[in-house]
Amino acid sequence: MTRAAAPALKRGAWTPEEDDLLARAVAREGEGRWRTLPRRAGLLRCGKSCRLRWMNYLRPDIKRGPIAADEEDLIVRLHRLLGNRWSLIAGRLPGRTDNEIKNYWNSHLSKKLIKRGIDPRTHMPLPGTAAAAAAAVAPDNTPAAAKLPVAPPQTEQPSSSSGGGVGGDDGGSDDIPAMTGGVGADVFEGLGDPFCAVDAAGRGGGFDIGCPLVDDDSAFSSFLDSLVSETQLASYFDGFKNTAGGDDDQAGA
DNA sequence: AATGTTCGCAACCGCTTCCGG
DNA sequence: GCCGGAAGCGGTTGCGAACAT
Repeated sequence: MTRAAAPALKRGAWTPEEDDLLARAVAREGEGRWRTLPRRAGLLRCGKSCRLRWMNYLRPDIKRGPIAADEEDLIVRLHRLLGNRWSLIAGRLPGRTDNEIKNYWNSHLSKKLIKRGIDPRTHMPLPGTAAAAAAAVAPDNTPAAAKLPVAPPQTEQPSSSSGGGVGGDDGGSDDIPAMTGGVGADVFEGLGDPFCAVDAAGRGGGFDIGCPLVDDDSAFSSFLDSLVSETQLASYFDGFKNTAGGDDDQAGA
């Protein structure tokens, strides 16, 4: 029983001609309706593939070129905060795509962290490394980080729930409740070495600086924005402490 | 110079969530 | 409230380029 219609969909690398067709179709009709767009565009591709190609390559606002040091730093911070929510991370890096960040993480940053003795999944020191040793003897006069609770280890990345599950989301801000436990710790550790949560290792407990336990998107969003620079971050928490009194309330934002 | 290995990027796949009927 | 289609996300794979031997 041969299936009649439906010409086989093309797969593999995109040609410049296909790119052109797709770009023109999106320009004409806008993003969305990915299911039917390829047919209207005259493309033998599935909608998924078109969407991916557009999002990761053809979109006009995509920034090409190497990831800058500050971007890298921000990715590490955000990853510690959010885990593998690449789309969420990408949302904070204008012009960068989730796929690009994911690839960069897997091929560069995770190795970099391992080299430094940091587990790229948990951002905790790997056993038997200098970082771990440092964590073990963390002096009491270490900065804020030392007093912070450990972020919930991400070893249990909601891996299989992957996709929408975690994000369950779209590119917007989401999942806030799921991460509230770790926000404060992550962030303040971030004030030190962005790569390492050394001081936090094995510490638990009391911490009343007031994490941005936000329950609305804009507050969380502004919190994420504040991660862009340490200065902004510090002032963010300054403001938070002042306005919220370090309670579980949200950051006055 | 040729061959093998590693690396990085682009694309695909499967799953989950969202949304309209 | 349920169901099905569409969209979005993260994990994984494949392939070409770069590098090492």
